[in-house]
Parts: sequence; structure tokens; C-alpha cells
Amino acid sequence: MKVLLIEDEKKAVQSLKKGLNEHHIEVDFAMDGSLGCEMALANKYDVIISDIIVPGINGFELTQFLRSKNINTPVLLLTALSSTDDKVSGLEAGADDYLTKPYEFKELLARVKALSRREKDSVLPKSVLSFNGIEMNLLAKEFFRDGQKIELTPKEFSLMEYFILNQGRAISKIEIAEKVWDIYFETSSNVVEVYVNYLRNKMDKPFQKKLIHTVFGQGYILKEE
Amino acid sequence: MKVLLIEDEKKAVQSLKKGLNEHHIEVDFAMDGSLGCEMALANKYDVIISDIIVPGINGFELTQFLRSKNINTPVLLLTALSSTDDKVSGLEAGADDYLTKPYEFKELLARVKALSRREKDSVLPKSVLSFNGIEMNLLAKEFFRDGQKIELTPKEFSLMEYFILNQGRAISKIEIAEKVWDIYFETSSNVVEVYVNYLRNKMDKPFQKKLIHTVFGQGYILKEE
DNA sequence: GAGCTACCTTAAAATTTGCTTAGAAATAGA
DNA sequence: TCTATTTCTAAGCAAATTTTAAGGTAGCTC
Repeated sequence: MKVLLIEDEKKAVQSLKKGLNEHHIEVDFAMDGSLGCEMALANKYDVIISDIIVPGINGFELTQFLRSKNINTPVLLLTALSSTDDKVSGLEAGADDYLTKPYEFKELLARVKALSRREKDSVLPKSVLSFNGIEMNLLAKEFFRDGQKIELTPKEFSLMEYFILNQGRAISKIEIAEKVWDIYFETSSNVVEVYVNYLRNKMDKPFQKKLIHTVFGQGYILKEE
Repeated sequence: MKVLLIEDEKKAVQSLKKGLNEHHIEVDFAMDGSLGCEMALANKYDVIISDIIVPGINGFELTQFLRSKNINTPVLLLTALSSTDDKVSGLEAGADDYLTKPYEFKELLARVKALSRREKDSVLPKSVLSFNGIEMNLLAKEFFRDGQKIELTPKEFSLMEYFILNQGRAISKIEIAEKVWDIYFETSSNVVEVYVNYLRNKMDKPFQKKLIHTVFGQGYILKEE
């Protein structure tokens, strides 16, 4: 197991590192927040232990930042503050646990282990739509065709999702505008056509088998052949 | 064939997906219940395979929910529970079949196929109209005669749809103009005649048996002979 | 069969629909 | 703030559909 420790008090770092090492836990440490951030981005840790009050970015900000980067390593915030307010903001920021000083090392160790275990057990819920060599991961917003990853913009992704959910059915441009764009009563725009063109350029034209077909006067349909 | 798999254990998902794929069954999967629900609502599956114990909505609730939404896709519940009680509540909730772990993949496959077959036999919502060798897929806007695909323009398709919906009944040109063209009070146009001619050229003249007949002074009729 | 009307056929004009491109506007990140 | 990306608008072109119109054919009545 490997943890990242973000703490500016030299003494605390030394004792924690020593204690954790004795339990066969590897420890990287950073003595200011921004350095900690970089390290968390660059490496994969089982748990991040961070003091709330550190130079640079503080513990709350650190947590928010990591979550925004889709890094879901469990964060254990460590601090002298003990008011309910701080606990709430820590947890709202996406922290997973909270320990107020003074604490016993034994408890810290237990919580770190618990967090690491939790991470292993919890598989992020995934949902994947597939159709004829296409795979879409709705949560990760990833699109694959024949195993090859293709980058789609948010609108392109939504449009593709609507296609795949309505495979085999001709869907009109008006329906697409309503469902994907939330545009009603508007006839003058050609966004749908433009985006269908974008999608085709990315995920249909480079391939042999075309999947998005025009049904003249009716709309578009996602189907084989 | 396409199935939706709702299961939170990564390993189980992988092996089932692989196994089903090898038998040419497409698999969408969701790793929690509520996502599974959404997918089941948005998409049409032949069979839904769901673990009873999944995060979010459980298998019983899922089944009840779908039935309440009038989605009657067959549901196969999958679980470690084996008591009679659970079987009963599963079936009461509207599930179609029930398989307790551990099970052999062969058996699962057999049941999935059986469920899908059963569903196909039961009456589908009228997305396909047929008459004397004609098949019209109203969703995909496709027209077939004797298995051969024939491209129809939107107006031709609407006209044909009206014919097939009124098979065996003589329908006047005025009625057709009103129902298919939304034209009222107009006598000077011959669009209907022109379009009946277009239709005949495409789907009647190339075939032995004629289906659209003129009833002099009355209109047209779709019938055999 | 003449004359009338209804219907069929064809072609071209008018209209609609769709594709593509470039650039403007909006949005998000640094 | 400035920059890069995404989203939307607009316009020209191409193609398909729809409508009009006109001349020919077939069926009915007398």
C-alpha cells in the first residue's frame, strides 16, 4: 500500500512516516499543498492524508481539485479544527474521512486501512451502450469504435447517445433538436445537420461500414448496412 | 439478439458478456440498478438479466418499476438467494424466470434464448404493417415486397401506409387528399393520381399480383386478385 | 360509336431537403 | 484576461421530392 502525506510540520511527517512504514505502508510526502497536488496527479496512491492547514492549496481545495480531475483516491483530512462546520465543508469537498487532532496513531492507521479497502471494493458503477462495434461509456464519456477510441465533444456525445438509444428507428431532426438540444418550435437552425456531419466525420466516414443513414424527408437512422 | 445485464460484480459482467457475445448476443450492461432502469426505459432489449442484489434499485424493484411503465421485456433474475420465499417474490414482482447461483452458463444461455423466443411470439406493438407479401416498418420507414426492399419517398410511404391501414376498403381521392395531404376543398389538383401512379410503378407493376386497384368513380382499393 | 368524364402517364417547373464549409459567437481553461 | 475549444449561424450548392400541367387512354351513357 502506498499513501501520500501532505503535512507541513516536520515532526508530524517524521513520526507518521515512521509509524506507517512499520506497518509496511509506503509513504510519499509533500510539505505544501500545491506540490502535493502535483504528486497526486502524477502517481497513483491508495490513500491521501492531508492536513487542512498547509501552505499553498489547503486540504479542502486539494480535495475539490482532485475530484474535478476525476481522481477519486480516498482523502483523509487531518486537522486541529473540530467544529461541525469544518467537518461538513471537508466532506462536501469530497473528502472521505476526517480526523481531528489530537488523535491516536492506531486510529489513523485503522482509518487509512479502511479507506484503502473501501477503494478496492467499490467498483465505480459503469454503464456501457454498445451497437455494432460501437461502445459508449456513459459515465466516463468515452466512445470507441472497433476498439479504437474516438474523442467526441459533449454535444457530439449526447447526439450519439440518442442515436444508440434509438437504434433501428428513424428519428426526425425536430425530435433530435428537442431531445438533445432542448430546442422547441425552431425551424431555422441547422445545428442538427451540422452535428450529424461532425459525428459522421469522426465515427463513420473513416470506417468501412456506415451506421448513420439519412432517411430523406424523415430524419436519420442508426442501423447496420 | 440484445440483452441488458445489470450486475455489479465486475468479474461476473466480464465472463457473462464474453460468453453471450460468443453466441452472437449483444450485451449492454449497467453496474447499478437505477442506471439499469434508465437504460431499460430508453432502449429495447430482448431480455433483461439482473442480479437481485445490486446498488441502487434491486432486482425486485426494477422488475416492478418496469412493469408499471408497461415495459414487458422478459426479466431473468439472477441471485445467490435460493429460498422459496425469494423465488415467489421475484415472480410476483413480474419476473419471468429465476436462476440461483451457482449456475452453469449453458443453462443461463438456454433460458435467455427461451425468454427471447417467447417474447417474439407475443404480439409486438404495431411497428410493422403487413399485407399480402408487403411489409412496412413504420419505425425505420422501410418498405418490402416479397422480401425485396423498395425505396419510397415520404409521401409515397404515407400513401402506402394509408392504403394498408384501409385494406379491402375503397377509398376516395378526396379522402386520400384529406388524410395524406391535409388538403381540403381542392378539386383542381391531380396529385393523388400522380402518386398512385408512382406507387404502382414502384411496388405493383414489377410484380405479378397487382394489389392497388381502381374503382371507377369511387377511388382506389388495396386488395388481392 | 360519339361525346363526356374519369383516370393515367409523362415531363418539366417549383419547392423542399440535405450536405458542407467557413466564420462568428459563446464557453471553458489557463 | 487571453486562448483554445466548442457550439451555432449562415450561405451556397447539389440532389431529391412534390406539384403542376398537358396530352393521351379507358370506361360510361346515350
